[in-house]
Amino acid sequence: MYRTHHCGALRLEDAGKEVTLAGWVDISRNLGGMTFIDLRDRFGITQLAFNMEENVELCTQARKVGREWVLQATGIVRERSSKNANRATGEIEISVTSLQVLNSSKVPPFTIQDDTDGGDDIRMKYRYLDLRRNPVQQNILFRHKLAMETRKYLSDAEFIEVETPVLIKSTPEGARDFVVPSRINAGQFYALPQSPQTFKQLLMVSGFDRYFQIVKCFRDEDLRADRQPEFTQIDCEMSFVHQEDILNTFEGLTRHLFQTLKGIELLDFPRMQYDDAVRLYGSDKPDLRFGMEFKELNHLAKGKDFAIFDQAELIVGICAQGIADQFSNKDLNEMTDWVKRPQIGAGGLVYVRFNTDGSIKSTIGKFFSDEDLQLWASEFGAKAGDILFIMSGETDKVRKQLSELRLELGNRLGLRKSDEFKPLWVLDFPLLEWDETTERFYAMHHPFTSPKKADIPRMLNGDHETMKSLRADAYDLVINGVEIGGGSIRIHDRELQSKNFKLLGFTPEKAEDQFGFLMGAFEYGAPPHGGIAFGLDRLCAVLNGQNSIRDFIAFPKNNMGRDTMIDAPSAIDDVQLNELSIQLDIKK
RNA sequence: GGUGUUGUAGCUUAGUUGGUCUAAAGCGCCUGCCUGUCGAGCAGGAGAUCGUGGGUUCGAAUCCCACCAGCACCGCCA
Repeated sequence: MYRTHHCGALRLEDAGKEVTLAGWVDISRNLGGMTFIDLRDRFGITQLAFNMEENVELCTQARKVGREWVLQATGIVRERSSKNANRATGEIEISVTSLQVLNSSKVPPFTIQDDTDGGDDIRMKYRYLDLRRNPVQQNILFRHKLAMETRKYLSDAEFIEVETPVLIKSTPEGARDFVVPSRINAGQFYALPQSPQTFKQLLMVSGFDRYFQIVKCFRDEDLRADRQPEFTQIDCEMSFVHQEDILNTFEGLTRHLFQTLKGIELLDFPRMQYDDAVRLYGSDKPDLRFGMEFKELNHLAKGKDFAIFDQAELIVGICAQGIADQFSNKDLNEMTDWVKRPQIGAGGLVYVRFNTDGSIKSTIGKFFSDEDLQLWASEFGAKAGDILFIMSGETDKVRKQLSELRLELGNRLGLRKSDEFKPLWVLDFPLLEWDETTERFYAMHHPFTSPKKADIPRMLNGDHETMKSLRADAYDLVINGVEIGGGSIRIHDRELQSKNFKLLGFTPEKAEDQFGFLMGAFEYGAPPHGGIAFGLDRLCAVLNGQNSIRDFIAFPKNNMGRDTMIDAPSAIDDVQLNELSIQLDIKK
């Protein structure tokens, strides 16, 4: 054994014991006659003390060690004469009697401390050093606990964890696949799973009843702060359940995780129709930490000779309460510029300021009398001191733009508090999504999603417009405006599944080729079933009030999908290419 | 594919309208002093062709162009 205790273990009651510790030199302080070394491991920091009067040779040796050297020290635990209240072990120190250097270290490229001076670039290149830092270790530890609590909760609820294959078959639907060439089957490729979707459905057919897996998923799409090419899902499927059973089960899991990991008792999990979410917040993942619901103004704002409104499909606005005094004209112009940026792409922004002195100031005063604007105010329930922000245009676009503005205002006004958590179930997503460019329907969730029972007759013999209006038994869990997870009740009937594939533009042959195994399975007594998957990385980030999932992944990839530490992806040898029967044709 | 933004000692930054910039500071590093430090202190020192390549200019860290890299976003992500 290299040690008797770890570096966070010893307390005043251990005084007098002979102990051996091992760890890294966090920092050393050479005071001349005395030298102190802070010895660090995952569990904490313990001070080693050396004294010239007690042992010249040992103290001289201690003076020579540098940061991040690996030491083993034996000595007696003793009470400190001057204590450090900021540290759990701050009442004691080790009076060292023997010191072994287990390994020396180069000076690290950035200092291993909580507030490191290293930028993202260098931290990623030396991720193994970044991972020595306490805040990052805490994140990884948090992730571990979340995974453990998830397993505990689901296992207690009769779910069993089953591993599904990573080398599977490519399908054209959905995200781009990562593919893996097969050496033995020249010219053929496996795909890495975007999710274990079909396998978990097959496990239901097999009678496992409740399945879960904490599993890597792979999608070859562009990255974001909250998107990695490989990410982890808490993937689940249940047999003999309705939507209600699934929502309750995973509401329970979510409560359990908040309770055990954060000590937070979540209040209610409100539910909202997808249509309402889009109408009231312009988003299928509204942040409910603050209000600012949309109000539509077509009936009040049209017919007043303001051409932009008269021509608009939708005129819609939000009310920011009590900010008239703190928002100057300059701020308002800034907001206008903000929504006009290419990323938002709005034509402009109309505002109505209800000043605290009772006067009304707006950008459209020429077209609307104060009486008109008072009608707007009562629509919003606006009072003196409030400002209305109004946008207009094509319905879908303007809702999206106003949603962005709402979130930005929430940020600027400090309404999106990182220690507040507002979960929301968004229900009844559309079954299909029409794509203008390819002129076909795509499954909004995935091709196995069941339409709502009431919509099945319409699905079987409806026209094009009817198809657009079909609702699915599909649901998302949203927390603080972040999509934590989603799922659906699945189709378990071969006929209905065939019809769905047909709507999605699959020929019977193509459907058979791609998903014949699943439809075949449905002919052998498939139970009604449904499931859900949570994004584990996002859940970690949201629970910690953070936006980026990268710090909850031990070895993440950068914006370009590169791992800068191991320098992947990389070219491979011609020999390897030959074995795989692959020739490169790289376009410049 | 597109937009924005950043790139200056090991690290984090400052650097005005181009001119004592022969590039500054803090941290880190090295040396010395120092017996109760814990962000130790004090004194001294080393360390940068300013992302790369062009261009403008008498003169470029600074202006222009291209490229490279990081970050954020749009498209994309059933």
